[in-house]
Amino acid sequence: MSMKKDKHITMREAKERTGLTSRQIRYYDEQNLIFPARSKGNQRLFSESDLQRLLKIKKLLAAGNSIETIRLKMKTPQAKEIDPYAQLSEFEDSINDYADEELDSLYPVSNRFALLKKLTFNDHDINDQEFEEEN
DNA sequence: CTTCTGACA
DNA sequence: TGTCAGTA
Repeated sequence: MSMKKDKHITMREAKERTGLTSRQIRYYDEQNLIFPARSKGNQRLFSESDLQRLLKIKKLLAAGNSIETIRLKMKTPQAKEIDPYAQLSEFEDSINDYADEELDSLYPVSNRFALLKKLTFNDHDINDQEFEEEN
């Protein structure tokens, strides 16, 4: 049974889906942040994970991270499959990424990461308040 | 017409 | 990073 078909993504689609310029994408490739395959004509063939990485890179870059920092932070796709902790680390990163978003109400639980972090963050504050009220 | 590499106001 | 050149 085949998994998801690794449909080759062209540079054009990569640009459209990431909002990055071809110049930026090639530069990130040159910096070994992504590892797209190549066609016989030396054309870059991006995978779905490459697109995800590009979006991640765009986000980290906008957050003020350097290329070097991002390279260390994201490791290689290979390491993610082998190292179990890489996945946990990735999950923690996801929490930090999404938890910064505002959370007005607890009802629209569309952002579970924000909710999770908000709960863990206010945990001691809530206890302090309850402690004060009880005394 | 689009992508690729190398180079540079 | 943008962009121009010269290919493929």
